[in-house]
Amino acid sequence: MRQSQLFTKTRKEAPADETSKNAQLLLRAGYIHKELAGVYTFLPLGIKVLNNIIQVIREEMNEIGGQEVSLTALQDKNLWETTDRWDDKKVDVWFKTELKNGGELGLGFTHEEPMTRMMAQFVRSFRDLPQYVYQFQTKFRNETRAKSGIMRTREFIMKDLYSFCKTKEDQEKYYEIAKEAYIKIFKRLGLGENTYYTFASGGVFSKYSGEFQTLCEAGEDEIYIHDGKKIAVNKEVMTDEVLLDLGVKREDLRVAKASEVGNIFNLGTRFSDALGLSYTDESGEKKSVWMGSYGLGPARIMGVITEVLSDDKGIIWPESIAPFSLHLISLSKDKSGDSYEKAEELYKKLKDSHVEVLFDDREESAGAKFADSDLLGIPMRVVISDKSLIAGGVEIKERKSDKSEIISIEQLLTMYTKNC
RNA sequence: CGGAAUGUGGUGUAACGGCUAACAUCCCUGGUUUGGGACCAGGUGACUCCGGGUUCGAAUCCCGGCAUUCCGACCA
Repeated sequence: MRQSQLFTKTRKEAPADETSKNAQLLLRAGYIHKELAGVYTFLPLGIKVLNNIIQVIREEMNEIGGQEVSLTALQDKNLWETTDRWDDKKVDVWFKTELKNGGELGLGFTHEEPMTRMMAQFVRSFRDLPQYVYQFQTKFRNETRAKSGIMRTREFIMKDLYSFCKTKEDQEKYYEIAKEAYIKIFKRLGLGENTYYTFASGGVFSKYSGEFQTLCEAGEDEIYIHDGKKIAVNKEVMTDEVLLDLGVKREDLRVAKASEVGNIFNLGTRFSDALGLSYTDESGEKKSVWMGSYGLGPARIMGVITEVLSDDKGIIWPESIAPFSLHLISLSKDKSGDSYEKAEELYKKLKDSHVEVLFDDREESAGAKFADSDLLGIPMRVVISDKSLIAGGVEIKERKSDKSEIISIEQLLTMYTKNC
């Protein structure tokens, strides 16, 4: 894409009412636009990043047998009354709205209920199990306090996968499989090093749930990390009993602030029993379906990556989710110059080879272009100018590094087009 | 939901109760310049969040509302 055609602009200063690092950088770089407190619009660059994160997650969910669906955000009052989760006293994050005919609807904050009821239409026999179903879908939560930019918002996309198994054992086995998939996802997203599987409250469903916590100053949780085992315990459940369960000693733990980027649960049979999701086993006996749920928030992950992988100049996207692989910058004086023609030519070749490239063809000063490039955070910068051509081609520099080198245009093309 | 702070051109800031609300940036015109947010000249853009009140006079003081941020509570 040509940067001259991008309708978003970078800015030197962030609005005074945004204090979180992720919101400041994402707003300044033009990835997001603020609509209301805790409500953000994703701009062209932002939606690219968000979709890239979603795609990584989708691939790993498919890898563990997930089947993608899309449920509706509109929720049936009767259904939620069945599980006693409609009342505002039970669930205080509901957004509710009225129908013209007098009925009432909710905007979904999670989807266990509709997902379970939907599956009850299809699951009858032991032959129908197990099933793993997931979606990327908008959740609405009427947070009393939205905060930290895109890390805690009132509307957000969530990946939620639900597992439906014959037995408790099958369910617990799948929980482990999902856990491994999550570990892979965070690795691919560049957060592997500082993300910990963390023991947290299992709520009413089971003893523990598993949170994935990424070390982050802007996070809302405090976790106790065991470096040897690479696990952690959420402060909320930090007791002697838990330590005994996990076989770790208190003195081996270090405390850190972290942000919850994912959460996995064994749900038991609470929802299946309440909503009539059962199956007939080999001997003709009716049994409850065992369930688990597995959530991830792509936008919060985007926020955490911005917080964790950035420097004083701007964002540093991991290649796996960057909006573009290359930032091609022409420093030509004018659009008729030789180096500009070379830049155009290179841009076309890269585009024809389906390389994701952002071409800075604007008539800006070199300094302004470099500053913008650093702010945008595209992993590789390619500068083409009279100077670079005399030196032998183009100057390449990784965003995360201070070093640059000159390579020939042919070398660059081989590097980025060999797979095509 | 409790507490605190803040609301002034698109953005960041300034202005003792007193002249035409100032400066920077952004944007537009022209010129000039091109390896780390260049320079010169000119120009557009604000009922100072909304509604009341005090006063000869309010961006400024008072009351109410709304909004945003932060702290806390909450957070399948």
